[in-house]
Amino acid sequence: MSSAYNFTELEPHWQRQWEQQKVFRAANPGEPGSERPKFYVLDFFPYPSGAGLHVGHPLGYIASDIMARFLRMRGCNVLHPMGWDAFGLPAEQYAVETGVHPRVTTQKNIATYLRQLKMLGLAYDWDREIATSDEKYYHWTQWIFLKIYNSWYDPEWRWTDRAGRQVVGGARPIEHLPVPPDVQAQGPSAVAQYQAEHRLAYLAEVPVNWCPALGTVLANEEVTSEGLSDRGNFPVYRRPMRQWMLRITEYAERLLRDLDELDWPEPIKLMQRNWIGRSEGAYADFAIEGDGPAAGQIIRVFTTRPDTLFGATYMVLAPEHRLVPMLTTPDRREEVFAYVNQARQKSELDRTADTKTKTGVFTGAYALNPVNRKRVPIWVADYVLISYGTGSIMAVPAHDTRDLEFAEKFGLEVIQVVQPPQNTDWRGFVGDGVAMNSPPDHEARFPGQCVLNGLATPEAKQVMTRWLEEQGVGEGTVQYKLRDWLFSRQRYWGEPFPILYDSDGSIIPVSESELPVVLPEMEDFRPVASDDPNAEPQTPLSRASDWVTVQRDGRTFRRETNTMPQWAGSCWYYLRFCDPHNPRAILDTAAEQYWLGGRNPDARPRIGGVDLYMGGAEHAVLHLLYARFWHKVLYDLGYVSTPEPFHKLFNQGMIQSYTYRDARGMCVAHEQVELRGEAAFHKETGERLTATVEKMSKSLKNVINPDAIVREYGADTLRLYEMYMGPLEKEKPWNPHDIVGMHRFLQRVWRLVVPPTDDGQAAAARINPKIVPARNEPLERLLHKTIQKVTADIESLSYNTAIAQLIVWLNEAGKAPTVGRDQVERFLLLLSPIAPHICEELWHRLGHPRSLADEPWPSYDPALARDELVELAVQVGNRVRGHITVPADASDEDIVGQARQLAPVARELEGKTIKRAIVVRGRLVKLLI
RNA sequence: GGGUCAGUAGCCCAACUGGCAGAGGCAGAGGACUUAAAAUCCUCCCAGUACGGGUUCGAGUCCCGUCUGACCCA
Repeated sequence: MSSAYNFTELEPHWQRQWEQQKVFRAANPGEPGSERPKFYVLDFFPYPSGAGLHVGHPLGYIASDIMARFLRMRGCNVLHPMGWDAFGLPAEQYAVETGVHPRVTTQKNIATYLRQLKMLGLAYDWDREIATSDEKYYHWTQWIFLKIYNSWYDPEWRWTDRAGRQVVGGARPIEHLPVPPDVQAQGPSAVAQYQAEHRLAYLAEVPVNWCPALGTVLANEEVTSEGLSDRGNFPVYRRPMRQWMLRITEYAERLLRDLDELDWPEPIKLMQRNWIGRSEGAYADFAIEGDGPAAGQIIRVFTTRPDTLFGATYMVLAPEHRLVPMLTTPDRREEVFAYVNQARQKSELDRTADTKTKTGVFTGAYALNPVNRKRVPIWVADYVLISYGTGSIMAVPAHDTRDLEFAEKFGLEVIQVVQPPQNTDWRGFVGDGVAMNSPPDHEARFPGQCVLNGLATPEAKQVMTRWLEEQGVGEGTVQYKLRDWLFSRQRYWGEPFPILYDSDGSIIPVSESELPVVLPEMEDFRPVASDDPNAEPQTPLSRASDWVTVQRDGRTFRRETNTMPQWAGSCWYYLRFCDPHNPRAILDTAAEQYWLGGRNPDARPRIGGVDLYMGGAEHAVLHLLYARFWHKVLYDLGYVSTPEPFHKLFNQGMIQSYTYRDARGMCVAHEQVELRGEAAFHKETGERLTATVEKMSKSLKNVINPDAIVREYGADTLRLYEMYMGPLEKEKPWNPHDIVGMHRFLQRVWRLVVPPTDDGQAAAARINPKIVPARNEPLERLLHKTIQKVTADIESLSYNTAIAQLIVWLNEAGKAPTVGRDQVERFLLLLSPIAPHICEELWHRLGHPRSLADEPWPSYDPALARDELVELAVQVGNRVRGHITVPADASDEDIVGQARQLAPVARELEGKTIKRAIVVRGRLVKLLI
């Protein structure tokens, strides 16, 4: 041991100590330690990519680690695990390009991540490490799929949940599905068919992005806006494929409502609400007119504005609408079919994002508006999506932006039916107003016709909805934007479905006892490329012929050859962490109730499970929504005891980085940049560079590698700096210059305890002679104040201000002639969650054999934390005229009395009376004359 | 286009339910130590809070509008 702050030796040393002694092991129920209050701190687990971690990734891990260590010292049994979201696309693509098996790539990447995370001294219970690609893990992912498959959603079921709330609707075993007698009478296959239609997992024909040249189906984000593949620029076609879907839409209302109970950032809740997209409105039925084959058929539309029905001057069907071929008149057929074919090729994003250029064709057919029995033309246009509502709309161009653009382009009629507030143009007015022209005064009316004129919009909606229901031409309803979850991927590196198909195509679920269905080893899982756009998509697994074919009782079955999406494994990993190695069950019930149960301080059952879930906002919608959905299914079926998986969510901000560009706009790597004052120059060419703050990415050549930072400054400095940069939830730039400040702080902490060597011998045994048994009184007051502030700041995740306060105390301690030994020790305890290695080392040097991770958190005396004397500003009017120092508990009268005796104040008051005196405790006293 | 959040010294950031704009770090200047440099320590310097209105005894903080930026939705 030397007298220098040698973080390179000391940090790995303490990391080994923690690991060997299992300091951060979490105790499950029944084990010693489980009698303490529990706290579950979870990070969004990472996908281990080939690039390794950059300094932005560990921001959240460090933050949650500080919380875990802090709560441990406050007496909690803390569960703080880490694992790997190990299935997924990049490893598979890398495999296709290089021939290295994804398992190999993934293992290598995990090893890198593991090394980097351990290097940061994160207090994980590594005994609980899991990987979603491990068959012992995906055994239970498949098990959950079977549970979902074997359930249906009973919308009528009324029950009381464990939080004591009345719930309507829930998942129940499929055997409990009531089958109508007429279906039963048709025999077992009809019953099976009926059940299949109600299962929470079902097969459906759904359009996918099929790229024949790559021989694969692409995710939406892999397709460019021009309809080409992101990789290789090959054409991508929309074509239907039979795929597994999960009926998340049944849970829309509960997913929406339970958001209110969660301690999540409001913006995230709002994003989920928008994603679920609840809208109240009505269906209205338009009858098709004329003598064509579709005559008399009904087109049902959904509208959120039934009050504007009198303004509906045309209708639009989505190109895929089933009635399009039937109602198109012969003279329009050619044009309409051409349009429909063209629209099919476009993705939904293209169709809705490009608002400027509306396209569409007239079908030649007309329908009757039920409220005024007028003929309205029926058009086909791709701005109407088949997947939303009924795939058809009534167009009210006067009061809908998109309808108005369309009507103006094609010269369709625009009728005002809402009177906006004063000074607002009615054309395109979409807000609330007063109904008019509904119907127009001059128009003939028919008996029983609805009249809305003069009604305010909310009332008009109600009146119209009631009228539609009375007339049998519509009804009030609620729509959600949320779609069922497309759960199939045409990929190799994912969880196989536990599903077999009989030769007649009927679905046979694999029984639970036969799980897991292990992903077969394949030498070649490359997709089959083709020039033919009509080539049949082929999944990699379909070529694992030994695996695909299953013989049972002399019969032959085929396995499902799609795999599950990457979301599947991450949907429930927080559950497995509670009981990660259980071979018999997804997790032990006692462990589930212990770690996810919990109560609010007022003893009410708490709705959620994980006490703190830390991660980036980029997964705010899908991952969190899917996980909540699965959790609710498991809850309804009785496998978990809380209705929500994540009680408190915290989104850490992104760390950005300086990006340097030369005159041509090319990015220049940091190693090539020389900084002279404010300006940046190219090291080799000497060219002046521009600097911007952007997100860290390889392509911008601005990635900061944590290995280099740890090598130069140590993990404690990195942890400290990342927490000190600014508020945890905000984005902020990595500034290479700023980190030295934190390193200097740790150097000073070190020197407070360890004296510089002067004789070169026995230095290790000595501590700084200024550390004495007796407390330093002024430092004691400041220490109590520091304990108070640091405790409160850590609780609220305001680590930046906690660190600032620690610096204040250290600066004072550095100047003081002596410091009490127990004062230094308490300071080290306060610093230890943030900079654990150096604190362990100094704690040890101060003579403590055991880790400080198990020491109790220091307490403070509020009386000592408060100043005895306070300085107040004295204002006369709005001007500060002086300052007075008074006891903290001085009365208002005393304060005013003392204030008016100040010479400059007395001068101001000469011959005037004080009209009013305002005393703000601890701040100021103000005299108004 | 709609929604959400943000804008405070040269830079990163503090400022509790409105109460003297500054806790801390970086950079800069001066000094101490040193043969010198690095490291370290001490001292100092710097804005009236993006802009324009309003409420108030008092606005960085509340309200309205504008600008800029980020994110989400279309």
